[in-house]
Amino acid sequence: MNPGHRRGWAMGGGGEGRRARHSPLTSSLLEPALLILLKEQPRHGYTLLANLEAWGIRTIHPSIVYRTLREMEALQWIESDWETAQTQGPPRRTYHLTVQGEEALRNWQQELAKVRSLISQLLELL
Amino acid sequence: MNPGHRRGWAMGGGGEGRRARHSPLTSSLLEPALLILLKEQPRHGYTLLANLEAWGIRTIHPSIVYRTLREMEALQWIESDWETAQTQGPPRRTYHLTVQGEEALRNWQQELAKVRSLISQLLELL
DNA sequence: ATTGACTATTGACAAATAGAGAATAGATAG
DNA sequence: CTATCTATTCTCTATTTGTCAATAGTCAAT
Repeated sequence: MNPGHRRGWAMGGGGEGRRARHSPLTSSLLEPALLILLKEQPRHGYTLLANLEAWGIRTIHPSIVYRTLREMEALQWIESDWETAQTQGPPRRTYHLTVQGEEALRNWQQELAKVRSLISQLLELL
Repeated sequence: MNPGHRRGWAMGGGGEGRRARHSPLTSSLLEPALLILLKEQPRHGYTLLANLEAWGIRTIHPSIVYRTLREMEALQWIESDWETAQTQGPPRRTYHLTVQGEEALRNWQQELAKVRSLISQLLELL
């Protein structure tokens, strides 16, 4: 009855006590958003989390961000080292973009541009 | 090694003999795209398939489109009747938007606008 | 009548992805 | 010494996606 995830987001007149959810589109932007942030400078997961929030992406669960980072590392788009310096907490993993990550980002860039123009087309029809 | 689906789309320097794939973003646009087409006028799946192709969304498998339509019908965003008139093939199911579908579409409209501006922000950082 | 091409939709299965929550753990302020 | 903030990982389950095959009507040519 109450679809948990992507399909049927944009529900109408639904329950009152439901937490804010993000649309499928938002989660699709996570990967390029992280790459872009890491292109600017190396960062660690906790910071990236805050950066995403600052962009209004506050609905994505931390574990999903961390997982996505590990997956992108498996793809060799990013690499990480444990930060040796004193932190304000446990040791943290600093990610930075690789050459392959830069290429992936270029592909993402093209895709983002395409999608943006498709969205514009769609919105014009309304 | 070769991720089959969403994660790791935007692979760099990969295999030659690989079919074109769409990014996760593209599939996220399927739902609103269908709603928009159906708002304009009732259509059946096969036509919608062609409409999507005309928009450059040529990588989405027909069965996914049909499935999405059935799912949106389950959500009561759209309704369908079997077309009685003679067709150039087997009977076809004509979908039309419901009142709830119109509301879902309004929500989608806002989301599309938000996402478009987020994409613009992202692209500016590159 | 049979074949092939195009129209049209559905079903089932495997694989991938997402969501939530708990677990772990260091640092710091009170 | 404990509560809170920082920081990351793991596991379980639910949902979504991708793919392929199956079904089936129409039409044209043979």
